[in-house]
Amino acid sequence: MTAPQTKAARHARIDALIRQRPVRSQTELADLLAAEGIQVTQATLSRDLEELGAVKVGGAYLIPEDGSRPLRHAEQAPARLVRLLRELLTGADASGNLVVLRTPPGAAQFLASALDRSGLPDVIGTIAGDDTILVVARDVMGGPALAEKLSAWGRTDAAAGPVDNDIAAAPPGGTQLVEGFERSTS
Amino acid sequence: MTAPQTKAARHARIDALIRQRPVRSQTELADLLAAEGIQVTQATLSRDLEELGAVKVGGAYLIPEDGSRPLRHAEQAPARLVRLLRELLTGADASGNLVVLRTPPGAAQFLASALDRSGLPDVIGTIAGDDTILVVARDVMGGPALAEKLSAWGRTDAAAGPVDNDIAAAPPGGTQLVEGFERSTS
DNA sequence: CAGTCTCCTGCATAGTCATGCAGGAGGCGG
DNA sequence: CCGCCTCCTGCATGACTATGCAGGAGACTG
Repeated sequence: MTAPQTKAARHARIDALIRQRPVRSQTELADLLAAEGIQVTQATLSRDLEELGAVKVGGAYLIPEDGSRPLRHAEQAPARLVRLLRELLTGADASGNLVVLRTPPGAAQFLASALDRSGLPDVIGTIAGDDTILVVARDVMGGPALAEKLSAWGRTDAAAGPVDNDIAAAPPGGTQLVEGFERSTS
Repeated sequence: MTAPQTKAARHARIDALIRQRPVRSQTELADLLAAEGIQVTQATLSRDLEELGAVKVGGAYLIPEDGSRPLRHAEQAPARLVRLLRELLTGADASGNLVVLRTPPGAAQFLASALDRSGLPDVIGTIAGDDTILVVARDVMGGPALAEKLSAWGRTDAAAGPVDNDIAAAPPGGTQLVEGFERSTS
């Protein structure tokens, strides 16, 4: 049989199985499915898992909760700045009116310069070291908000809001610079 | 030499590389590192990536910002940090959420890097000049306390603060001050 | 009904990753 | 100074995953 049941049905089973227990390999998954009467090969599962956006973490497969993330935007961000943030921003934290941004070694000066030139109203100035930038927010307690905004810009184009932390919540193809991977095979 | 450079230094490079561009395989990563003069095998990278908590998503590696990594580093960092502080810290002062550390000329960048990597929970970031380090404390008024703690660590060896006794488990690699990282785009 | 197209799958295999084992280096105590 | 212990790494190889190719099953058209 070429399509024992619908592909969608199988996907649902896979999704359920993966959430129920730690599945450590595609072969193991194939066995579990077989136990339910669904017989497929590892090759098919490889394709299925990719379509489901599953990722292997800590030796077991996980499926990101958010599914297809609709992109919404909160505020107009300078295109150039966003591009640089995505490329150079590796971390952000804040305290009071200060934001500490992390970059790859040597990139801090450059990114800080871009921040300065972008003329963000809530930024009154920056100081950069080698891989760290200190940003001073205008609001006395505006650090955390600013940090979140910048890291959101760096995360994707324009997704603000609370940071869902772990991998499980990371967009399948997206968080960092994973551009060239949205293969459109099919 | 069994450890050409510090494992930690290599981890930093890997981390940076992965964030800068899509790295699709450990072999590719090995090539990128080789281009920087760091030669390691795929086997070692496999171990490194696990220690860094990296996962493969959409065909490329990603490193979750939080995850379990800080825990691991927080475990063994203090030992190394204490050693460096004893050697390099010449003064400490604070105001509000800021701490100013003084070091011998040229050592600031290096000590700041060690501080960053030690993953202290009450430090959100540092910026270093030539002989001065600016440390931003997490607590809005936590500067003085942090300054005291750091200078205490620099003064004595153990018996200071919540340092786990793993001082004994000092990372062999960190002893030498050679780490050639902090080199910009090469 | 025959031809054609698209989708889905298995097979075989190339590609990629994980790990047992052994050796080298440095720290530590005697 | 010597032996012991721990950590780190490379090598070799087994485990696991991705993919080109080809065949079968509808769906659609003439």
